[in-house]
This record gives sequence, structure tokens and C-alpha cells, in this order.
Amino acid sequence: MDQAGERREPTMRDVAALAKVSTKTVSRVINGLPGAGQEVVDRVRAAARTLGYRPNLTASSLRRSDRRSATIGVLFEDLSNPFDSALLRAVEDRARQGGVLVLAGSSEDDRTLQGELLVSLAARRVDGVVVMAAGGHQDALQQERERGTPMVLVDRPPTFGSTDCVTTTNRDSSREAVLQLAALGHRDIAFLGDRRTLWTSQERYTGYLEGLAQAGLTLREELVRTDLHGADLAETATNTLLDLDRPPTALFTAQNLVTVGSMRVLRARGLQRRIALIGFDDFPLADMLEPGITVVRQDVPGIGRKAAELIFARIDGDTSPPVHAVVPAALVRRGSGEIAPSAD
Amino acid sequence: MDQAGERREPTMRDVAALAKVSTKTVSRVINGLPGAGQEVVDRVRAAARTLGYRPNLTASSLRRSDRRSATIGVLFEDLSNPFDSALLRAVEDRARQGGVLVLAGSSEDDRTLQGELLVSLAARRVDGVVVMAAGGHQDALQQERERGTPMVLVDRPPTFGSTDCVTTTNRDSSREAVLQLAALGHRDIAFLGDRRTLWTSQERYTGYLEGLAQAGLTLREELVRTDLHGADLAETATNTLLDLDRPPTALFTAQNLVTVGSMRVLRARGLQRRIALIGFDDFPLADMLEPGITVVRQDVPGIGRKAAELIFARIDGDTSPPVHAVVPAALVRRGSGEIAPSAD
DNA sequence: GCCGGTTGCGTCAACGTTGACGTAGGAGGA
DNA sequence: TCCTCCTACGTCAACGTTGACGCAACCGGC
Repeated sequence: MDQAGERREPTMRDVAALAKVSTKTVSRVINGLPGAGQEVVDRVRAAARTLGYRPNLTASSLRRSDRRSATIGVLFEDLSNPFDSALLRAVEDRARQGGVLVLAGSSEDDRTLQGELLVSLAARRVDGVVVMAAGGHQDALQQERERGTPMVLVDRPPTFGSTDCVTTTNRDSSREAVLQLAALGHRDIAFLGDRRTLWTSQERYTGYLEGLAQAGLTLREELVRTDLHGADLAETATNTLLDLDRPPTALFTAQNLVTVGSMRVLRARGLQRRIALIGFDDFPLADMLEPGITVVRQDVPGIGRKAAELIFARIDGDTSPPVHAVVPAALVRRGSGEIAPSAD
Repeated sequence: MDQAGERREPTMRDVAALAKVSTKTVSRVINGLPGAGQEVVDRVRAAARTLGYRPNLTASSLRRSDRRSATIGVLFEDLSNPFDSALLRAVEDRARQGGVLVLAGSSEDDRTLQGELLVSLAARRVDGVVVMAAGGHQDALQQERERGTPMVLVDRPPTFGSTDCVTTTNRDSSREAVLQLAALGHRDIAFLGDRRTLWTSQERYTGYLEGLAQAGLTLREELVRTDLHGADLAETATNTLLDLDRPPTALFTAQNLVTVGSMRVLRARGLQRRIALIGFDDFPLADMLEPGITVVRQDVPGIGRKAAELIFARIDGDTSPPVHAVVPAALVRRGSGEIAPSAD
């Protein structure tokens, strides 16, 4: 068993020799193509079983006219992030239905790294890629797209043309969140957001502004904190906000980790039942906290399914105009977003 | 740009023609092999750039003597599970350092599905696989291993020989958790576990038994609930336990979702500060709950790194005897596991 | 008997790349 | 001067598979 590794993988030639037919006939049998009699089919199948033959998809895709590798690439920011991994899972499920496997990579939101991974995927001749574009210029993505690689962007739209993309209702749902807070009587609603280079951050901020405007509230610039990359920065920002002379009575945290950071501070100050909080993006156990955290929940599996659907359609030759699919998010009320401003 | 998709990818032959050299020379230049003069190197590089040539790794690995595809397979239970995705990320990081990409799949703990995915990976001639074995017989894995495919199992050991594996200190850490509860004075400590077919469940149960024995406590069989596959079953089981005439004063929940289910029930009954709880496996926000949840934390990145290290060593021809690496877990005290039995 | 069509195979070359090997020309030594 | 060695290329075949095509045998119809 130890020297098993040295054994050469059997090929069609080996099967052909054993079954006393040509390799072409083996190919026909393996691929279920017509042109082989029942007796020959049986003989070839038996020979393949005996030898433990398994087709070599790389050789096959090299020779086939359609050049399919039955493999797609997925390039997300961080595969260990729950949002990303849920997305990956949804894409994977859909891919499996077509016998397609997924080459997965984390770009760390680094353009250089994303470019390198893209090259790696291209070298393996993947049939298409699903990408969460790294911040900043998308030249590498654009180049790849212009070469003709089927591509779908998720979470963030392309800065170039002719490319499908799937996002959620960042702006509308943010506005809805702010309007709900305003309806409760809040007039000092803070915005805490992620890096401003991210399209999603910008959209959510715009939604915040629209919400304020629609509720007839004036923007207090000192209540806006952005570029909070990670929970630690969010904590600091939250502390600063709460130390203002006229602190906010409600927080809209426009990203996952920011929500966690803010929650931590509210809790540390014992304010979790006095200051309202709505976060963008759901997270596990949000309902188990006290109070439960009201969030805008994205339909992550829905986004993944849509992205997969689009990429496979393109791979199958769909040449209809590019689509920007928007998968609706929903406000999930759990308590923290239903706190009215305190009377003091 | 739209008909760009029809453009054929340039090959070495195209580059060779433009640079007026042979394809072999192009090969030499692309791979940085000696045997090409500076002037020719420059000419070839220029031609490759002009044409936008990119090497075809599938053709290359077909022809090369080492047969490497620079791709490994990762087959976990559910890529959207935080444990699995953290593991994937760790493996991916290590793989990237060697220019290796990862084909990822979810087996859903279904042997049939795992077998099919394994065949898919084999068809793509991956250099090795990292697998979380699905419950029950591991025949498909064993067969693949016996063919010589480098393989590392994670989280659960193989039921067959000659295969590396990486697990955590399931038994020891479980015993430690039970001993801590016993030291606080608990005499009725319940065990709530996942499917008994899982090796980890068995190990954790054994650790529980060892803990009881070491503390001089007698096992009360009615306090042991297993096969709790998912949070819902865990809730039911917890309710049943709490309704006993002599209910447990402490719970040891031997899996993530089981912990969540039990927490939910304790909370619903207002017992979260009266009944002690220690869970196996950490989860996000465990520290934000009230009380914080005491858990046994696995070193997930550590496990992933170790698995990656092993698989790449095997791929590189390491033939030393198979290893069962054990990455230590640690008890993280947050409050729920430090509750003494109530005096009533 | 001849013709056209179908069935059931086989032969050959090619996909893009690289290993084995060949060779021309120059450098260097005896 | 000749022989050897090295450098810098080129030629050829092969990796495992499949598309294009060929061809013999058989069928049915007239």
C-alpha cells in the first residue's frame, strides 16, 4: 500500500488494450456516446472497473472543442468571514448540480493579491469567475473580463462595463432603517461605516442621508464616522460619539464588525437598553443578546444563487445585455432598533 | 469587447511565431530555464506581452513528468459553517505560499456525496486532498488513499491505516471541562452531544466519563443525551433534562449548535445564571452574552496550518510514517462555566 | 443485383506543453 | 590542427483525450 503512490494511473489506452478495442471506442463508452454495441460496452466497462480507470478531465478539456474545465473560480475577500462563506456555499451548491467544482480564494481586499489569484485561475482555464471586487481600481478584473472570461461580481458592482453583478438593497434598506429610527422619535442618529472606498459603504451612507432627509432631520456631521475597518476602530468611534455634548440617541452601524464594536461599547456603558441600534448585516446569535439586535438582513443564499445562475448562463453562451441583479434585504426587528429616545 | 469571448487564447506557438523562435524556446523562457540567450529572452517576453499570452497549466501538467496540477482538494462537511470555513482559510493561506489553489466542496456529512466529490477531484488530478471524513464507513476515502493520493484527515481520524490526521484534544479538554464543573460542587452534570457516529462526539463523551470518574461522581444515565443533530433537537433535549425530578445543575454541551440550543432554553426559562454551562467549540459573540459562555476553544487556524503542512509534505514525497497530530484546545472562562450549584 | 442508408467500429491528428535528444557554432586546450 | 566541451537553440514525440473521417458489414427496397 505504501508503494501504491508509484503506480501509474490507468489510461484509456490501458482499458482499450484489456478490452481489445480502440481507445476511441473506450472514449465512446466512457462518455456514453452512441456507436458502441452492447457487448463491447460491457467489455469496456468491465475492463475499466478491473483497472480502476478514471477519466482525466484535464486531458479531456484540453482536447474537447468546448474547452470546458467544469471548474469555476470564486474570489472573495475572506473565506473565513461568515458572509463570504455563506456566499461560497450557495455558489458551490448550484455548481455541483452541473458537475462543476469551485476553486476558491481569498483576496484580502488587496488588488495585487486579487490579480495574482486571477492569473492562477486563468492558468487553470476556469470556465468563469465569481468575484467580490477588491477596493480601488479594478483593472485586473476588467482586463480579465475583456479577454472574454465570463464574470459575475457580487456585493459590489464593476467600475467597468459589460459585466453582470449581484448586490443587495444597500441604499433602500439603510434608508428604511433610518426612517424606522426617526419614526420612534430619534433626531440624533449616528452613522458608523466601514472603509469609504467600498461601494457598499457609500451606498449605505447615501441611504442614511436619504432617510434623514425624508424624515426631515438635518445631518449632524459629527455623528458620521467612517473608515471603521474592524471592531476596534468601531469601539473607539462609538466612545467618541457617546462622549459628545449632545450624543446620538440611535446608532446605525453599516457593517457587521462595526455593529459588534458598537454593541460592545453600549454594553460596557450599560446603555444597550437606552440607545437604539440597527446594524447592517445579520450575524449569528443576534437574537440571543439582550436586547436582541435589530438588523438589515441580506439574503446571502439568494445572492449566491443568483450569482451562480448568472455565471452559468454566461458560460452556456448567454449573450444578453449585462444584468445588475438586486436581491432585497429585510429589516429584522429584535428590540435594539425599537428603543425610543430616552426622555432625559 | 463583446465578441472578445470568441478570440482564441494565444498559445506558445503564437508567441514562437511572433518571436521567430521554436515553441521549445518559448517554453524555456516562460519557465525561466537556462538555454536561451538574453536577446532571445527579451524577444520572447515582448511577444508574449504583445499577444497577452498566458501559460496553460492543464496542458503543462499533462505533459510534465511530475504531473503536478498545483491544486489540492478540500472536502469539508459544510463550508458555510464557521469551523469549516476557518479551517479552509488556514489551508488556503498555506497553499497560496506554494502557488497552489484549492478546490473546495461540502460533503454534507453524506458518504455518497463525499464519494462523488472525491471522484470529481480525482478527475481533475489534484495533488492531494484534505478531508473531514463523513460519518460511517470511509471506504471511498480508503480506496482513494490506496490509489496513492496524498490525504490528510482533519477533525476526525481515519478508520483505515497509513493516513495522516489532525484533531484536537477532544477527550482531555472535555474531561477538563467536567472537572472544572465538579470542582465548583456540581454533582449532576448533563452531557448533550451530537450524532454518536461522529468520532469527536464519542471522544468528548469519553472525556465526560473520565471527568466524572476522576471527580468521584457517578454517571446518571438519564443526564446523557446524544444524537442531537442541530439546535432544535438540543432544545428539546435540554427541556427534557430540566423537567427531570432531579435536574442537572450543570450542562456540558459537546458541540456548537447544541450549545446554542441549550443556551436558548436556559434563557427562556431564566436559568442562565443558575445553571452552569460549558460548551465545546467557541463561537462569535460568546463573550457578549450574559453571562458570557465558557467554552473549550479549538485552535482552528492551528489545525488548518498543521493539515496543510502535512499534505504538502506528503505531496513533496515525504514517506515517513503517518502522523496523528493533536492540536491542543483551551478552556476559555467567561462566566457560564463558573456558576456554582444553587443552594435550593 | 445495385444503391443508399445505418450501425459499429477503427485510424489519424490534434489540443498546448515539455522531456529527450540532436546540432551548429564558438571557445578552449593539447 | 584537431578534438572536446559548452552554449543556444531546434526537432520530434508524447502526455490522455476526442473530433473528423474512413470503412466494412448489414439492412431494406426495387
